[in-house]
Amino acid sequence: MSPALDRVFAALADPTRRAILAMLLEDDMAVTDIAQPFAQSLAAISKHLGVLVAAGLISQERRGRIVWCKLDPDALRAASVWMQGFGQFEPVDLDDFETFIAAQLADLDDAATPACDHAPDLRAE
Amino acid sequence: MSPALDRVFAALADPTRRAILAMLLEDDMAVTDIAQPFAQSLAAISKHLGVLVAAGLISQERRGRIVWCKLDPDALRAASVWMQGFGQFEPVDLDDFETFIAAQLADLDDAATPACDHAPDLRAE
DNA sequence: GCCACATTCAACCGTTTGGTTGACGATTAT
DNA sequence: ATAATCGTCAACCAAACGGTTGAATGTGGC
Repeated sequence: MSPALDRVFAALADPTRRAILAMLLEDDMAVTDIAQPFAQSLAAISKHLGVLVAAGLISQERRGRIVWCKLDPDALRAASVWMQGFGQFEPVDLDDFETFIAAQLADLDDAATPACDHAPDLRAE
Repeated sequence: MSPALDRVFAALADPTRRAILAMLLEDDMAVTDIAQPFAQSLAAISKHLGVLVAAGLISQERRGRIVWCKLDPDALRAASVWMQGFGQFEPVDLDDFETFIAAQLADLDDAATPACDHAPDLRAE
């Protein structure tokens, strides 16, 4: 089968993990920093990161005692290619990108908000 | 959150369902015909189709006693747009499409082969 | 009317998933 | 040395998933 594709899509199916990817789109981050806005334990986030690593969507590099996570878009590109096969190869236009950004922020909102008693505002900038 | 996106990616995470989508790429099909090459019960395929419908990836239209399934690429396009956001908007070229087709056939192979004691050869055409 | 066919429903089962808590090994700071 | 911090591991839990079987429903053909 295509276990790689299985893992990529399964990884993308969780809003928390998509939100993590969106954060990493801005910059590389340490595990604790990634976990900070979420209303979940650090261990839970660590598991999510493990799923993303297994899917090839991010890579981790330990430097000292902190583990840096960076986006690794190759796996995502492969999955994107797969999907384009069904989309009649229409290019992505900027209108679509606007909706992409909107969905992105909504995702961050919903994945992170429950923890936002004292969380920073990721949405406004 | 983005339950729509959740459902789309979760639906795509299963090789059987991706294989079904690939079949429907060729033509609309009845449920029984879809189920035929798989080593799974009809009820299982019916469930898979339910997942695909819930994700908006296919639509079903009952005509007489048979239910026709057709591809509905809108949801897929939305997900594709989401993914392109991480892929730096690189256009899909034809080389990539070749690998897409290859993966497609491999998927069909692996999802369907277990049943192929007496199944037709979907791969050769 | 009756039988065969196409599809779904319902109940069940084992495995995976997403989360928790608490203990633990590394690393840095005091 | 000791303490605090970073991250993972292990055990556990409830819920969802992917599959099965068997009964039920709806439709078409004879």
